Amino acid sequence: MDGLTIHEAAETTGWSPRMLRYIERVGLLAMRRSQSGYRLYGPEELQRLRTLRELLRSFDIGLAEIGFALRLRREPELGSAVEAWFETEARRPQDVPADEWLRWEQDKHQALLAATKPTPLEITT
Amino acid sequence: MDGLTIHEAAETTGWSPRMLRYIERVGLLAMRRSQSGYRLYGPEELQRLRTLRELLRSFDIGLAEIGFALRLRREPELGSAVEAWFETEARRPQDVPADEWLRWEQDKHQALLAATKPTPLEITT
DNA sequence: CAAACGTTGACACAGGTGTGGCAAGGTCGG
DNA sequence: CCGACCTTGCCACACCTGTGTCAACGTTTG
Repeated sequence: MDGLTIHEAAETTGWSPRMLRYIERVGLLAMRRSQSGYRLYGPEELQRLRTLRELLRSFDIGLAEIGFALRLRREPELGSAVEAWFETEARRPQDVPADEWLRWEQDKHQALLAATKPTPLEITT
Repeated sequence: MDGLTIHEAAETTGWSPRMLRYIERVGLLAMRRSQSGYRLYGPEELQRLRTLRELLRSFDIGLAEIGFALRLRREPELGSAVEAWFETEARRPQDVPADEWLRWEQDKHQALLAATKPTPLEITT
């Protein structure tokens, strides 16, 4: 049996066994299992767990935020849409002649809508 | 008085007045105010609010996630640290000779620690 | 085999999110 | 000036996050 058990892993990573299961439950880490279903923690997992802990602590964030960051990098449309929304903020109406920015705002919105609906009905039969 | 009042804005954006205040409270949008303190909504704000609504709806996310995305782009160290953590996952131990990846794991960790502590004691007197 | 440990599931509880509603008090428009 | 609307608090409530604990049941090991 290569790999530490959950209690051993808990001790060397600073998480509680409870939280190690929770981290897995929320989809951040999928642990290897023994044939009988026991979680097995190897050096890489241990290191990742320590790093994760430090990451959460030093920026005061939660597992949910890491989960969202994961979604951001896995769903490009989501990333683009969020970026688009922020970009809109960056550009202020003073930058453009009064009657231009309204159209520009509208265009931004169009772009975003396009991004949120990646393939509307393109089923490619 | 240029700009709609909160109830008018609510009607044209689909948010409730309650939520418009809440959105401001959590730091996503800082509304202009009239001299007496009334929130004023111009066309750009209205459009941004509609877009935001669509964004949350179509990806089923909350204001908190947008807030975190904002943090990600405002705090580069946070972004790097999260990226570093994900990168570690990308590289699997099969890719490297068994006794190399342990050192590599450790190096990754070092890099991350460096990122989380931008200027340890470098006060540049 | 019995003790120690693992697994999942449930109850619990504090704090955050997303809403609504109500109160007390200031503002605006006719 | 009065009614309609705005502002900020506070109460409320449901659901999610992060933890702990305990139960019921399977596994490993001395």
